[in-house]
Amino acid sequence: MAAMPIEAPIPFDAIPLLAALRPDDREALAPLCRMRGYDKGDTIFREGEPADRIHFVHIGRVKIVKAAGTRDLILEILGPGEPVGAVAAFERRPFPASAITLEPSGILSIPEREFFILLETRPEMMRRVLAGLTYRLMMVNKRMADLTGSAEYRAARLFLTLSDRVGLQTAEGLKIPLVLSRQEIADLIGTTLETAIRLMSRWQKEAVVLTEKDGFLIPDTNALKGTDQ
Amino acid sequence: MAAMPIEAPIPFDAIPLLAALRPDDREALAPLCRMRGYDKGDTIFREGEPADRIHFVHIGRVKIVKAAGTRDLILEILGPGEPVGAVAAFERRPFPASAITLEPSGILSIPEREFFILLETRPEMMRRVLAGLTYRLMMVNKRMADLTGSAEYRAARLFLTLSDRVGLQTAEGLKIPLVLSRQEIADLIGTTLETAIRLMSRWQKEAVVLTEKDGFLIPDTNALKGTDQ
DNA sequence: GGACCACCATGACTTCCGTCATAGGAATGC
DNA sequence: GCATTCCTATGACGGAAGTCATGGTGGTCC
Repeated sequence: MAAMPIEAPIPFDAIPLLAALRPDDREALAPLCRMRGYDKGDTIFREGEPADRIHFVHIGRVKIVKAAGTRDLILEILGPGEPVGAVAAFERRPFPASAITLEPSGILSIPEREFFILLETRPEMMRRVLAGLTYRLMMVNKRMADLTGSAEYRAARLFLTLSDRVGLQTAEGLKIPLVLSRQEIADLIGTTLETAIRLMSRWQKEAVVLTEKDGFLIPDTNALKGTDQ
Repeated sequence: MAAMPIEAPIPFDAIPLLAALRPDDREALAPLCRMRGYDKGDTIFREGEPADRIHFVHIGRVKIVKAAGTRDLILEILGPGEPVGAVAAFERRPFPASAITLEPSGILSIPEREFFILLETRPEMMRRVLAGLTYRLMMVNKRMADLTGSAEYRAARLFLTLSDRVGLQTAEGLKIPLVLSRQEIADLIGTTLETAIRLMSRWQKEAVVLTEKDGFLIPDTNALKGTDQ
């Protein structure tokens, strides 16, 4: 969609999967790398497209969305340093889901073929990739278990998970500096827009989760942890 | 639980992840392998235990179960040749879910440490492991998207998936030679025992999915494919 | 045989939540 | 100014499915 090329040194160190590279590796890989800027809501790739490039989030946040019947389901939200679509690229399969930016983002991408050749010659790098993949698999398993129970319960789990990943302790409570629309919350917990709105409205009144300009504020996480089933 | 050791040649060829091994690799790995017999319903490992061994299904079927609130959710059902708990072992993390046999089964296991050393010295073997992991990740993503929609819709998707994986074409229709209790069906589609029973009873009357002594029979898969949302 | 047990089945009631409809506020464009 | 669009908000209604209860069937063990 958008996509103006950005010229800058490749931020290898900010990407765990590439940080293991030695200087000579980096030099070999750098010319293949492409950094692009995306606006909020831009599509990086679409479900079904061939996966000829592996993407990494440099700046911003990206949601992975899969069409599930009439509604969308957000499979995950990825932040800086995380790989996007690597799975499909390894398997040389089409992307199984779409990637859409949640904020203005900088995305680094590498051609799949060259990346794979590098992996084969670098065991210690492959080990990192393996660990990253297995971790992702565990997170997805966990999210799947979270998809059971009531909508309120799932929402509580969502905000607790977000707290762990990006939460900041402040004087007023736990701050989640991530702007999500009601629709995106609905997609994350697998419910409808209306249900998400109703729930968030109630939580606003009860001061369980407060929606703010730049994210969410949770005065007391125990109120969320008490939510059951 | 049960666990009498079984002595026999290691069935490398029946396990995709190990089939790529060369004769010398196999010779090195064989002394580390352990084959054990389990009865139906035995626990191979439990959620939270340290993952010091990687397991493979040789004979039988194994379900991966995660406690989700008050009910269990079956994350997947694994058959001969598939790895069990490899994910946790790579990450040196505790098992994120429990593994329980659905039938009398033979399970091969290898110490995690030695396996990893072998992987690091064999790039082509690592490539196969990578491909296997990514494939699993995609399947889990797919199953997660399937968890939305009505219970009937999810059940229809379940039986269609099972048809693809283990279905056999017979004169009467598509046969799924896999015995699952109503409770296990409920766990697979994330619903209650009663709802699963009601649905299966109705499908029995409507001849959509017939429960038989040794599995299920689907006279017409189109009846299932027509189920929506 | 009888006593247990696991599994399947069915009804009654209730709650959750998806759908449809309507409306208000904020940002943007002309 | 006004129109348009996007997001949030709320009510009404109905259907899907969870919960609780009871009962039937087949198997196993003594």
